[in-house]
Amino acid sequence: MRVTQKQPRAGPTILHADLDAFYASVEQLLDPALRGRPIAVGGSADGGVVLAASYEAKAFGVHGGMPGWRARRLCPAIRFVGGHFREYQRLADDVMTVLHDFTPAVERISIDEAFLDVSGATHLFGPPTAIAQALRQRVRTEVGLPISVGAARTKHLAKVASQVAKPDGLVVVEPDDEHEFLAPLPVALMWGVGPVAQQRLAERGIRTIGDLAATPSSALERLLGDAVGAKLSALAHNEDPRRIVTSARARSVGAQSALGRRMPEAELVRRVLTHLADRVATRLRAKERAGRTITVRVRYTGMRAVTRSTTLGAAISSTLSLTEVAERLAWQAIGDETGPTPEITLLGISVSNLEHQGVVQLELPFQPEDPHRPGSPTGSARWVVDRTVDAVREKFGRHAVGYAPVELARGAGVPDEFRELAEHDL
DNA sequence: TCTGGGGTCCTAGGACCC
DNA sequence: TCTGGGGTCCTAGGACCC
Repeated sequence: MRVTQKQPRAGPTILHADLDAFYASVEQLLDPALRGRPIAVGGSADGGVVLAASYEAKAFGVHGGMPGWRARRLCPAIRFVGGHFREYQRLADDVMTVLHDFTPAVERISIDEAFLDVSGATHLFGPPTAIAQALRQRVRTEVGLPISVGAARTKHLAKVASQVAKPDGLVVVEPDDEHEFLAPLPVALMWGVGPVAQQRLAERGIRTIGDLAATPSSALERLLGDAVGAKLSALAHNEDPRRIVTSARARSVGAQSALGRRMPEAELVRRVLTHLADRVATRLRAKERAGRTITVRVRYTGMRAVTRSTTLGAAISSTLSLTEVAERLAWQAIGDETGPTPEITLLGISVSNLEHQGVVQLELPFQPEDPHRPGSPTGSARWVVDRTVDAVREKFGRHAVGYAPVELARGAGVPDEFRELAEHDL
């Protein structure tokens, strides 16, 4: 029996709004002399990486994550500009405020990008296309930044549409046009297809999303793994069950620091890990959270990285405890190296398996002194030290007290303000 | 001369339990 | 003596995203 009544299909009520070349656009907004010119935020001709490139620079092949010297080689006229990190945060927040004027159903997925579900807003602001146009106009006039928007029935389609719309454009995919829209696009535009997957697909002659849709799910699962293959197959067929999630808490917190090339000397390792643990533990305590699993990452020359992790019986958030665990794990990793001790280029700490930890029960206040480390502070002493440091910083600023940051190689390391831009809500 | 820092999720093997 | 099957947690590595 055939179903004669056509199912009512939802319209393109999911919007994906994405600021164009965000950091670079802000710099061009702040300094009119930079407008229309190829610029890179971050990096320099002899060190560091480009954090963002203006469209004028992108035309030369420059992109975020690229070493500064390569950007200079591709585009000799490029100008490296220092970042106004505080302004990035402020302006991006202003944009999100504009988005919230249209609907509370906003899912911010990074500093410069968000999904909106406008299905409940059409009676106030008109159809999704009109909302998208109004939104772009308001961001342009009130904040001064170009923003691209994709509108479609699902998150995946909306995201692909906004990428196609860039720069400074709007693409609406009507439900009846979805297949026609997706089929000719390259697989790299899809969520979850990075360089490795792209390469593997290309080896099988799969280059477009249409090719992907024509490939059996089982074949994709063999090629890319069960989960990625199945998801990709579903997305290629326009099946995307994801809803807008307005608030999501982080599942892990971490900090890492590039070091240049350094021999892993005890003093260096201890100081870097102390600094990283301080950053991570402070964030945990500020949100009354703590974690049971501690992971340390050590990167060697040639980008080879190893991790060592341990899961504790109880969650921790004390700076000293985290430092001690991290130090043990780091030496475990370094000790596992065979042959001559290699130079290290990065150290990182991550804490996962997060739990709520209210101030009252914080840090096992009655934990006895560790018999293996006579003289080291007891649980209650750690608690007092941490709370005192937190309180002083709250009053006088982060650098009023605490652990001195480590001076690293030139070009390595970025300002704290930049790190904060990438932090997720704990 | 292979380059930042914040994250998420998946896989595979092993330990351990029932 | 050696055998099944399912489930959970942990660890290490890796792909991917912004």
